[in-house]
Amino acid sequence: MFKILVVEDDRELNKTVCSFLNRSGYEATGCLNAMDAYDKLNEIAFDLIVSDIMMPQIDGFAFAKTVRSLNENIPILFMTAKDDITSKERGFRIGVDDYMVKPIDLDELFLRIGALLRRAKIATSRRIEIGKFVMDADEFTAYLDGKEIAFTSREFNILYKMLSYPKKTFTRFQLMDEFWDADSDTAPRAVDVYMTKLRAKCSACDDFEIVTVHGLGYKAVIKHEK
Amino acid sequence: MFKILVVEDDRELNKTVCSFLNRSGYEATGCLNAMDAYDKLNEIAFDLIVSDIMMPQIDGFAFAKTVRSLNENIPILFMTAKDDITSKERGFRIGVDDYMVKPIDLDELFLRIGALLRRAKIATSRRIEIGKFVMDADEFTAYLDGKEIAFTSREFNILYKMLSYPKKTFTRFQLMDEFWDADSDTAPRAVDVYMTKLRAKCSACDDFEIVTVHGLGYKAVIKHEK
DNA sequence: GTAAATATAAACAAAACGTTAACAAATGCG
DNA sequence: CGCATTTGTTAACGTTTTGTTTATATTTAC
Repeated sequence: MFKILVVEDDRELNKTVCSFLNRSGYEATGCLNAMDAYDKLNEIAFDLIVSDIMMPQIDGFAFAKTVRSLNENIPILFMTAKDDITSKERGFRIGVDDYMVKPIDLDELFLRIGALLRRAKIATSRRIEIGKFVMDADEFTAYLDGKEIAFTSREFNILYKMLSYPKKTFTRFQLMDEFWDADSDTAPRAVDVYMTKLRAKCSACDDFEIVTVHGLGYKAVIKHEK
Repeated sequence: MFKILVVEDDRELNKTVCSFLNRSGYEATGCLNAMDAYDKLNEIAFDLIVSDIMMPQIDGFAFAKTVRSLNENIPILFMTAKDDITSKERGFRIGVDDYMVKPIDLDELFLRIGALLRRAKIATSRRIEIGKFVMDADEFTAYLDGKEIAFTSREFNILYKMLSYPKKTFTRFQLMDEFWDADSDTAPRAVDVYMTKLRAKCSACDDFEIVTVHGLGYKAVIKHEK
């Protein structure tokens, strides 16, 4: 399910938008100001941001600029009372993707969010993001909190597969079928060694865990916040 | 330069939009109906489409749907008199990216086009500049700090491709598919020799690096200063 | 408690890669 | 056309990286 962050200081509108999005099949989280939004962004990997411009302390422009500098990919939709072109220009130059003028037509908001997610997804389809851990299949690299973790290609492929199907148990046989040559006569215990290596390389990552399913095989389990 | 196709049956508006976009640094081509647009699309590789909805014979919905089925990536912006949500919904469901209601604010159109092109990650030019290293695909030349580096055409093409998709891993197969004759039976290791040559010729360049992805292929990684 | 399964480290084996140089093919030119 | 020059290919060998096995310790299930 797509996760959307709504930043809007008007409690009434914030609630209206969030509950509308939640009813529409998204998972919306509301924040009343930019500081709270930064905290939430560190906690949860959102897929899209809807933000007001006029807010106390940190305004939407400053907020969007910071977000863009940290993540150049996440779609941002501005929602504002200002209809003037200067304001729009400033927003678009920061890297905002869309702009809606209040009063917000919720149905249109829904449609515009759909279009942005569709477009953003084309660019991020071969990527797995779990908390601070990211695997990019095009780059063939993995990052934890922005820092690269070096995997051999087989390690990468195995982990990518397991994280693509979290909680699903893979038997040694299944993994060897997929990641070893068909005619390889490698002992199935070689898989154990890979699990040890993966665990060691991911030891600094709290976001998931490779769990042994005794007598069967292994699975990746995504940990949720405490 | 970005090429934009404008499909609008109102001659006046068509001309206004095209000349505005041409003055704004784009290369706009106008069409008065969908059939002409299909022809133009076959001729020229456009980067974005601006289309009216209400047009004689084939309307914007049908046009956008056909375009989308052929190319799921090209951004489409609808420009229409209809403000009703049903019409918008229909457009967005087809895969339209943005929607503007007439009368069109040209400055806003310009901003929205910019945002869509950025989001669609369409390459800005035929020139790559990475620090002091420059490749110009039109001139077919490369410079480091103003001094020309001589590449053979295959070397140039491979490097240009790799630098166009920084960090993306290319397998030997992919590279041979693209830069060798289809029926060539050259050994894949020939690619290694090219990488050695490229590395040697770019050894004075600190701005990027050709990285081996063991067991897979190669990628160009842009180095960032601290 | 015991046997089977798993974890881990380290030694060893295999595969992939980097580089060079010799040779072949294509290109340019008088 | 024939010669010189450039560009491309292959093969060989040393080096690096990755993969496998083995031995021993630890954990799990009953």
